[in-house]
Amino acid sequence: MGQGSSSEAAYEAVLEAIRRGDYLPGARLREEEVGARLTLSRTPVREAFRRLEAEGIVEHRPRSGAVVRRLSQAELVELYEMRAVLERTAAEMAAKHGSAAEFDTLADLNRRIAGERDNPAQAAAINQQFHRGLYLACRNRFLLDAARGLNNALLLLGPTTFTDAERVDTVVAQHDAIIEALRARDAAAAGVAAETHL
Amino acid sequence: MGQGSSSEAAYEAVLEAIRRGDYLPGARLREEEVGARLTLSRTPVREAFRRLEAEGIVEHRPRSGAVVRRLSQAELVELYEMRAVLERTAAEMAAKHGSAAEFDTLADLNRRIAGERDNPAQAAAINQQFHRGLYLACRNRFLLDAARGLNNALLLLGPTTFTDAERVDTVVAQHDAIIEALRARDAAAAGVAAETHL
DNA sequence: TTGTATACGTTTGGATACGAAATACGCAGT
DNA sequence: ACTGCGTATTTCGTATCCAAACGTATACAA
Repeated sequence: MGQGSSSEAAYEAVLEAIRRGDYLPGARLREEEVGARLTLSRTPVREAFRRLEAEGIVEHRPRSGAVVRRLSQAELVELYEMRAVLERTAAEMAAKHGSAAEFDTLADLNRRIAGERDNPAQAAAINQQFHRGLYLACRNRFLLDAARGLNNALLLLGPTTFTDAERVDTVVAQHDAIIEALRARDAAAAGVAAETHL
Repeated sequence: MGQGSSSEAAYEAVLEAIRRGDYLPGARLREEEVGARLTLSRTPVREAFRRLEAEGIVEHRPRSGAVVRRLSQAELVELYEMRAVLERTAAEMAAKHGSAAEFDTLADLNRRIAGERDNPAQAAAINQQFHRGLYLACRNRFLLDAARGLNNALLLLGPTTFTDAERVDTVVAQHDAIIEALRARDAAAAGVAAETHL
């Protein structure tokens, strides 16, 4: 496995389990059960739960334990609203601080998304990388962290994939618009393009 | 003390200690020592450390323990940049979703800041409340969380207070500008006012 | 039948003890 | 002053233990 600590391993494992849909929102996470699955004692599992709690993935109910957070309709709206803001900001900052090489990498990723036009799951995976690349290019660790947290919260809504090939096309076109603005170092245009991309 | 769990108490206590300058950046946090200070065992202390780690306040070095994070010059710039973005966003959203009562509360707080003109420490404390009120008025839990995290990171730079009475005056004036824009429901103006306020 | 109270089992919260591994520190020698 | 070694300290994780609290099921009363 990884070379990290056990508690980190537990954190990753639980997150992955949630991502897989193994634990749905509202599901209870019992310390012993999770520990048994990973051949770990309760201690590192509890630490993992605390971290998940800090990131808002899990809710800690006083004497009842940890349950996968369930997002209300209002929170969902707020989540998307916040995500749009961060995406816009990332694009603006990337236009200022990003390197040409990074823009090339983004363009490359976008071509690969277009190539996986008929494979929605794979296209979605590369799409994640594209957005991650955008956040990396903006050169702001705090924005990166905030975006990572939001994305984790977003996976509470279930696996995200593209509905159809046509949807992929529009996304690729929007990505191209962003890249174009980045290369022109036009922060405002990049921000708008990223925000309309939603 | 509070009615929360011990690990939460440990979290608050360590945060408060850092705020007081008891632990400076680079300082080592030993589990036993902190536990002894709070009459707690290592278990809840470790959980508190994990949470502090998740929020970026503390760095976890593999077999060495937790040390208070030291911000590089570059990170400091990024931190302020991000803070400005969140502040602007909060003002924009507050202009849309905030209630008149909340704006009144902000105005009240601002008057109290002006009243503590000759007491920089107290003025700074109320100033914190003002900004927190702004984040609350924007009705976005995720923005609120992100701002809370940034503020915690900000306290790594030592106690924040006002340099002199004159500085208080300009801050109060800028707050007034924000409040005016909020009451006019002018999101753009509120955003700009909040950003210039820095 | 419905509602309330009580008793029980399960799970978390936390303390403590223990072993292993790795780091930090001090001390010697050059 | 620098290098190398040995010891001490500290963390990481396990295992066990106890108390408190929550949920559930059962028993009782209206």
